[in-house]
Amino acid sequence: MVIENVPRGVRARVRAELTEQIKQVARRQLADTGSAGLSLRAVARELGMVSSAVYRYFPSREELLTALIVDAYTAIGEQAAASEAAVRRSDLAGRWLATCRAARGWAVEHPHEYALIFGSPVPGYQAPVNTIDPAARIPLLLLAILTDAATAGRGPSGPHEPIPRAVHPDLKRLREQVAPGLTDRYLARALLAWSQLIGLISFELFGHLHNVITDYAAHFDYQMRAVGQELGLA
Amino acid sequence: MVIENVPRGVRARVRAELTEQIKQVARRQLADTGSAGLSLRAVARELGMVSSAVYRYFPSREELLTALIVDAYTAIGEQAAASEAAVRRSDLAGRWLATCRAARGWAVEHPHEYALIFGSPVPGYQAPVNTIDPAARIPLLLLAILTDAATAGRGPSGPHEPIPRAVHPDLKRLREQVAPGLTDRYLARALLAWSQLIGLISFELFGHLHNVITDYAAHFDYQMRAVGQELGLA
DNA sequence: TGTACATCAGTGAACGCGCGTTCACTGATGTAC
DNA sequence: TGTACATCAGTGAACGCGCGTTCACTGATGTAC
Repeated sequence: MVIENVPRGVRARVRAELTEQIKQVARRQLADTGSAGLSLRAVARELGMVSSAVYRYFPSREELLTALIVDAYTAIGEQAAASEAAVRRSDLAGRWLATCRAARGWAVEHPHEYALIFGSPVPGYQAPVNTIDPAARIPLLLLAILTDAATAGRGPSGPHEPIPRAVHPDLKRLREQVAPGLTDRYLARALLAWSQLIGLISFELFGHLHNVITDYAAHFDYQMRAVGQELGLA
Repeated sequence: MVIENVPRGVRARVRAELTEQIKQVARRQLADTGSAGLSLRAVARELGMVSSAVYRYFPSREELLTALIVDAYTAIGEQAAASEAAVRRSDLAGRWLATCRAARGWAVEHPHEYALIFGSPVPGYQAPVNTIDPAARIPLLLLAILTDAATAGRGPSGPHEPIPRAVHPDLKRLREQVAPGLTDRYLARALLAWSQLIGLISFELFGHLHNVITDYAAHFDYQMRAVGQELGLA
């Protein structure tokens, strides 16, 4: 069995370290320039390398960007998963809130990496398939919570809007792929909750609550608690 | 009385036209490059001007960006306001849905301008004050609908989460400034609805519903209808 | 254990490109008398 | 109505800069016998 992340020789270890350093510097530079302005030359300069040397580690600017995107999805997903895992399984509302808080916490600490994955798409950049799995982490977490809720006899609260026929196949496919225990209505509500979570974080980080909300954390908590109630978790 | 938008001389009229053309070309180029890549030289080239000539119309790249941002906020706001105005006043849910559909419609037709205002902030760009008013258009529309709803004895549905003390002053200020007739709870619900609307549009346009939803319009309609119900409009 | 060879990291120069902004200028359009 | 002057739009060259990527190369590290 080959363990990819524990390289054998000295060369391989140094290589892994430098690869990590390049990404680290690149992440820092995202703050100054945004993803569109991320520059291999600037990264190399900061590391004291010649620009062409970076090509030993990443074959192109785009591949470096992809690595940063995958890392960002993984980091926010791991943080959310770890926080959620620390909550008592039967405390459904607590698990949802922990997930939300962890996601927001990571976003506030890494606003430029957050913007990289949840902001405007980079023009001309096509997300490769290997971003899909890390990107699905938080939604899957939410679906797991709702599945437990459904098992406990809970479900979305409030009145019922009929689900349009056109949306049915999508929800069916979704259920078959990732959440066999959920009704259409609950699945749709999950999608909305997921977009609410990211939507509210984006509103905060992208400045749309400027001069409106001052205590962002308290406001976020309140709103996500309310969403939790509407999800039938409380 | 001086009417600013109806210039007197030939020179002034030509000037206004060219200013408009520059913005139009710039808008088109946003699609290829994104806001960070918007280039005065490229715009000038496409118009058959020399690059320095553009400086007669916009003193810097940043001012051109600002103009595009203001225009985008204005356009999406106008479209939403026009659609909302066409609905019978007493049809509260219809007014909300018309607002949502118009916003999404504009966004789908102008995805890059939408990204300019609701995507990641442009690094190093500081939004000037004159973007505030146009940006407030849709939220004010929503508040007007909710004020009518409150007058008609309606209010947010579902259970009640206590509002944290830290959020109180913000809601109070908001009420005093823009919505004297709304309770804290209704105001907070309005903020969430506003972020839900933009959050869901962003999810669609930024690719987060890729491979999940196929009929975006139907799904959006359903979700915004549900939000309307939770707002107590149905 | 020692040696020959292959692999690899990093160098430095180069290619070809685009950018924002400034400036002195020409020539056309508007204005005041 | 005609003329002198001021205003303004657009030109073309220049400054100084940064970018991604390629390529032939040197020298160090690893590997096989």
